[in-house]
Amino acid sequence: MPRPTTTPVGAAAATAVRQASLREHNLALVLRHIASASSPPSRAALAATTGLTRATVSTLVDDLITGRLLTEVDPAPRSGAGRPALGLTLAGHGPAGLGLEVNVDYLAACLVDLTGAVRHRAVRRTDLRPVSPAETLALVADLVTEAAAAADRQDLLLAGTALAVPGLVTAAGVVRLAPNLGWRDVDVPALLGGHPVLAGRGLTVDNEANLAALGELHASSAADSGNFIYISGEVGIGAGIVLHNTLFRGARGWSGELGHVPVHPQGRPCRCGGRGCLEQYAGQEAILGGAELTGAPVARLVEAAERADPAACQALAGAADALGVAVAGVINLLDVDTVVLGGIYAPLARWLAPPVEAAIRRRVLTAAWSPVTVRAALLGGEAAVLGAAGSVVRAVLEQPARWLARPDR
Amino acid sequence: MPRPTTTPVGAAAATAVRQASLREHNLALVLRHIASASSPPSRAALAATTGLTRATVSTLVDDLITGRLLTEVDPAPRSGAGRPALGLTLAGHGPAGLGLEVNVDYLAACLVDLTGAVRHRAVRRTDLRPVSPAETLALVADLVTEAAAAADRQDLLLAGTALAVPGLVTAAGVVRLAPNLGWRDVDVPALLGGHPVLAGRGLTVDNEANLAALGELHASSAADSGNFIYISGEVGIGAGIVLHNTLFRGARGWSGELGHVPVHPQGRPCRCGGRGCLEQYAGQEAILGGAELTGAPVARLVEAAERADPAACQALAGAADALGVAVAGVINLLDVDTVVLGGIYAPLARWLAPPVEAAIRRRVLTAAWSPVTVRAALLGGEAAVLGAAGSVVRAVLEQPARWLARPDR
DNA sequence: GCCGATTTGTTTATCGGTTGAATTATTTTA
DNA sequence: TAAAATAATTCAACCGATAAACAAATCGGC
Repeated sequence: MPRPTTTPVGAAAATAVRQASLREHNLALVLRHIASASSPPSRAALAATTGLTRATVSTLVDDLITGRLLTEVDPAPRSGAGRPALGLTLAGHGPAGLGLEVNVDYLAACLVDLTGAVRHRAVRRTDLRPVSPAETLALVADLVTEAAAAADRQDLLLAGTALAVPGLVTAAGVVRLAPNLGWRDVDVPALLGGHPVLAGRGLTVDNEANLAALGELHASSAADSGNFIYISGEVGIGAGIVLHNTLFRGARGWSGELGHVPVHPQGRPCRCGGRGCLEQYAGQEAILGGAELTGAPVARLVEAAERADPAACQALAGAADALGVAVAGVINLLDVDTVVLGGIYAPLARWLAPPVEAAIRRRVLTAAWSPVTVRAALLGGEAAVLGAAGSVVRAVLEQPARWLARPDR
Repeated sequence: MPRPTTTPVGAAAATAVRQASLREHNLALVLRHIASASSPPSRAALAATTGLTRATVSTLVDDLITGRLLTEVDPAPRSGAGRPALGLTLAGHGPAGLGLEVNVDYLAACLVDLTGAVRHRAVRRTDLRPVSPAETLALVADLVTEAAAAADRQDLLLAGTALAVPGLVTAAGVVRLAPNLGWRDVDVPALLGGHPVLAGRGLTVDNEANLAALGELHASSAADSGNFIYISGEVGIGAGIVLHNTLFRGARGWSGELGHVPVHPQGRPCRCGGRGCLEQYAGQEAILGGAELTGAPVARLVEAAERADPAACQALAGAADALGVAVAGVINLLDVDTVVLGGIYAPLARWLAPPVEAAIRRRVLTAAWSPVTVRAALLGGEAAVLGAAGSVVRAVLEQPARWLARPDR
């Protein structure tokens, strides 16, 4: 009983398919199976699960091994007769992704290899609000050179770079608006793309919540259903929406502005020009202010909540209430099964998750037969950098042919 | 500067690709180009636009013609030298889609051919609330036999059937809940799938707003960007979300419950158990009640609004206000560029659209540089049936190979 | 009215990638 | 030590797309 299909037919996109595309697809298919397998599969096992012939799998695997995407590992201890199988795993000494993050009070970088292992990390804590975009990106460039050296030492090839920014980013990598950094129309590729390590190797710029959601997707992986909304609570509130294991970017790339969803239509005015935006009730400043901890670090709020401080509890209850309203709207609309609380919400999840869950049960029509879980993010403050690096790795895994064709490999 | 790709990698889906899939893809490619062309293209023109060879296009087109999906038309009056080209268009005498609709006070059916022309329509007006699901579907079965006869007379082949229902529908076609019809857990395929005309030929059941959105997508086609939210105002309020020319169904298939998005969190209790749901402020009953026209047809409200009746105007303003809040939330989240007002909102769009647009400008962060249009639906009350039939046609156009392989062709 | 230029559509040899069967390789079991 | 079992590779065959040559149908110039 198939549903009407949902592939676009209108704006005739898509291109012709030649036999080469066939190979591209099957390379990706094999790699995907290896990446998501619980233990290193053999060529024969891959043939069985993918539906390809053993012969075909062999040639595909050969290409992937010479491209340094796979390595053969010793046969797993087996039972029964027959020639032992060689296991195949993602190569630890192949391409790696460089993740970068610019945030209000720190810069971060990390290197992640194909297996998902973090091979290098670096953080610089500074208040970047008074620093100009160009100067900030010069500091980032230092992190890049450092990371490139680390990659070299560890026999890793830099496959690409992704930068997380707390703001709205165009598809071309221009930061349209990052209110808390004070950035407006900053052309990151122009300022950073000239770096010798980055040049020609692909630099992606994306919203911090989007990349953090990708990080969370990577981390949770097989367990979850791959449908969740990652809510990044910081000074502002962003959201990364993941549907069917895929980051959803919205029609024009500006999805997930959860902070400005109205929750009290006639309520407090917001700096965006609207009234009663979520940010005014559940943003970092609103919560800390309500808890009489304006300007304090979030850890202080956690302490206060732990000793059941009335102001803190009330502030958290208010935030949870507002969050519940916004999240209920989201779920009525998008029907995700999990809400991940990230950023400052992660350490506060103990107090936020239960009331938000209750609000969902109360306000979501379908909640009765398709329950929704609210939980803290698995990754802490590193979610965005890790997600950034992971997005590069993921791109290689999804389009191995593109990697194999690269001259600088 | 490519964004991180967004194809799923987690749950290893996708299957092996053999040369046959190649052909399937290219058949669809050619057909898509013909469907979206402004005038009947020649084989040579198709080769140029698709990137395939003229030879390949020829063989593909041959298959499509013998499958009754295409017909050759006389050469368009040309200029210049050379052998005149034969134009190719979608066949008017090939497969056709049957659309059905069950609603609170009527049943409807229609036949749409590949070109999008409506070849048959039928409507039965009755109050179906007191009628049992089985009896209702028996009435629908009559419409089906009638439509099948019409298809026969006009040399059309029934490719499939889609039924629109104002409620929540599972992927298997079971109506979980249709509050205004009084349906709960009605297994439509079991009750209707046995019909001789339908058996084995594919019966799809879907939410009315979803199919209406598809209808609207079909109707607007090339002009629009293919990103909109279709809001179906009836007793309840549903929404069909179209992103990149694709109907978005949500993680589990229950997206678009706009009627229960909270707009006044502490407001009126709703029958869903929540408080302040949009439906309580912009649903048909709320508006008519506010206009002191409880139970009257919507046309009366339009009249009242036209003579600037104060109660009517106030009711409409209140509804627009609530709609604006909900829609602003949607756009902050999904970033669509168009809002289509359907159902009872279509005739009321004159009064609703401007305030909703104003609310968006005020409340949506990105509205400044990516404007949003609010407009009335192009199709009237027939949107859902037409969309249902269109969804069948679309399925054939998207997967011609599947149609060509059908034994009953 | 004929001939070359031009464009369309088909034919034919070739190529690339997958398949299936046969072959080789390496282990366990009898 | 032989037989059975499983893994991986080799090779002819197949299928769909390609490129180039060829046939068909029109226009323009003389």
